[in-house]
Amino acid sequence: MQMPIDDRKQRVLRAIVSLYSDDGEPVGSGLLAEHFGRAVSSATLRNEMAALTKLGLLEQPHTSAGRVPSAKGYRYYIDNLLDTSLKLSESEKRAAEQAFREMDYDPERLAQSAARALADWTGYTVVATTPKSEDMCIAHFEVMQVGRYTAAVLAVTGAGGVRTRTAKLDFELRPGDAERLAQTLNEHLTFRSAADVSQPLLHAAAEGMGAGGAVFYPVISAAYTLLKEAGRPNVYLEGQQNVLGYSPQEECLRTLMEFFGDEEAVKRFISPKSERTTVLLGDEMPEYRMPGVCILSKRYVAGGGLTGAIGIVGPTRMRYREVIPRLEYFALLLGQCMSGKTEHGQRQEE
Amino acid sequence: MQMPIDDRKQRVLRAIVSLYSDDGEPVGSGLLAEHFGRAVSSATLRNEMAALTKLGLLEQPHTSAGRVPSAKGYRYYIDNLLDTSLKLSESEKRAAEQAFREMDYDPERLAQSAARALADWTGYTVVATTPKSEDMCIAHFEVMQVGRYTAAVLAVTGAGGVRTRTAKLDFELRPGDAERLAQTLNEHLTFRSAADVSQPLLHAAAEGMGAGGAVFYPVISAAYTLLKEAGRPNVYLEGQQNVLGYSPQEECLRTLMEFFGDEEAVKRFISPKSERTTVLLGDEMPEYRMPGVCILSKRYVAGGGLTGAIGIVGPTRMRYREVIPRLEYFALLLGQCMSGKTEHGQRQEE
DNA sequence: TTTTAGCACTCGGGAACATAGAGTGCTAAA
DNA sequence: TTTAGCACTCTATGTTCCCGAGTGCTAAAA
Repeated sequence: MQMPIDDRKQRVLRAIVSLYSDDGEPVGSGLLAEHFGRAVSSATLRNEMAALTKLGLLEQPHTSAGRVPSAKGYRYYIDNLLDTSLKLSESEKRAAEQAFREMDYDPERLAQSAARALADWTGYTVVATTPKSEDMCIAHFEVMQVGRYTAAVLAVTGAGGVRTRTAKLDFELRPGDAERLAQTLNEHLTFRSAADVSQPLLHAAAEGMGAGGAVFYPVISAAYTLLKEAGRPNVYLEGQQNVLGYSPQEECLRTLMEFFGDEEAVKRFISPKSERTTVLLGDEMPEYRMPGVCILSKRYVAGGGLTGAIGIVGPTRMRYREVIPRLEYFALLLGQCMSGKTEHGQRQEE
Repeated sequence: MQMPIDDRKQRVLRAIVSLYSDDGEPVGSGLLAEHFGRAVSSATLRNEMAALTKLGLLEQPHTSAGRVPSAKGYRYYIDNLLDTSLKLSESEKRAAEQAFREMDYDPERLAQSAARALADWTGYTVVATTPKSEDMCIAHFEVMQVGRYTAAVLAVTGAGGVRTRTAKLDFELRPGDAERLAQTLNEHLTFRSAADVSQPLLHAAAEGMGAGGAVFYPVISAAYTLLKEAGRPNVYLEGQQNVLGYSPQEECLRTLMEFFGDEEAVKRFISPKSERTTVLLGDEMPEYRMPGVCILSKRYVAGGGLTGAIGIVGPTRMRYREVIPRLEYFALLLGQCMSGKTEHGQRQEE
């Protein structure tokens, strides 16, 4: 995949990416010469640009327009020309830390708040998932009566998150029922992954609830659903209103909105394959082709094998040098807050 | 506000609203005559239309275009010409019931699922709030250890909803701590509205936790926050991607997206002032002026003084006669499911 | 061999203009 | 009170023309 491009061509490509990201106008040879301080003439640059176009790294909207980086050009830029050791300024770091300090500690809320803060900061759309691990299980169940016929089944996942599901029974609950149900669930269903739980096991649990266990089936079912969903991260999407600011054209906007509506797809594309920040171009997405759009994503690590992801959806012509460090710092802080490593106080409201 | 409009003018206005809702094109006198089966000539209708225009109920995009109902015209139509006893067909009712049967019972999830189902059904954007009552209080607290230093505080609201908040402590929790904390919270903070809870009371609760109560302050704080937020309904917004299908123009789209991003405003405008279905026109909204957009909202009643709201955001030129019955039936079913009046089974997954 | 000046060429976008058609308001007759 | 008839208005569409930006190519310069 490495392409033999001489040094000057690289500088030209980098310059075009930079100039294009400024105002979204195709870059002509004149402007480019200006950018290089007229050290070379526009004619020379025209030759270089023609060569880059032949290589497929640049393209022309039409004959008499300037050049625009192609998808392939962006890919090359991102893979080869982008400085990966980008750092955030101290003041920006402090601002981010301050934003996190004001968030609630709960993992669900934290993911959502972080997504919103990053969306506000960047002006793009941000997705964050709650953390999960490969073999997520339930550490503890609790059952609470929430109505005469209804019981809430609560589960604490290995990640420290709490999830709820409500079960409706055919008869009135009596005092003590909730405790007994919780105890049975804790005996049979904790510290097991969903795959380990068989139908007979569920039956055994139902039996353990006594009084003709079948009547408690809704509770078992709720608990089992919680277990199955424990490993499924929740997705929070914030800053959807920002699309209008960066979406290139009508057609793409439509696809983008549909993409946002498809939670599974969002989750899939935001989950990073590698440790590093991943940049996915909209042209490269099979199901949702969105030229002009890109998705940055970064894994965050919350300790104990728990990982989540946070990603930014924005224009291909975004200022990567500024946005990537922000994303990475947010991922770092998110991981730290989730694993409780930081001095992360409760929000003091009043 | 009653306007003296003779019978034929009413029929003309109704016809124009109907024809305009079909394809969004301004309605001319010719088309209108056709619609009336040529019982009257286009010239007569032109006179009527001119009169309605003078009354401000119709407007012309430009001289040689047809007429379009003005905001005032729509207001008149909705208040005076819309049959309020619109009913859904049996098959549509059954489809709606089926959709509800597949939803989870939990109030939060139920609100969200209902919003999504209605959004899919209508092709517009739907907002649903979780139910609340005026003096919402907490029926029961529970505390669960979710990490070495962290405890989840759970609260069951009077509505039967479960909410969570996580507290981080400065020291390691010991076995039995959680139970003691829960007991103290239940003693001091249940069945009280947020207004009844004073600072001294919180101190008393902290004392009740023993061992120099102050160290448990994060737990108290979390519980107090839950109490304060118990009466605050959550808002679920679904079908945001549908905006492109009904938003009239670029400018309005922008306002609409900003509106969707402002959760408080959405909540405010969706909360109905009356028992009946409310229709709010985008032109009538002070903060977010959105000509061409309207918001339908309907209260739902979940029993025990609990009310929530469900609303549809769509184009002013929507088919009210079809959409309103759907909204009302959804509100009815939502209330029934929340109050547990129906045979609402748990979802059987496998 | 590489760079540059010069120049003809291409193409998009805007202005100016013409035209067709939809729909109106008005008048006068039914 | 209704209607036919007609002049009028305004938009949308298409055509032509032209400007300017930017290119590719060629030939001279470095």
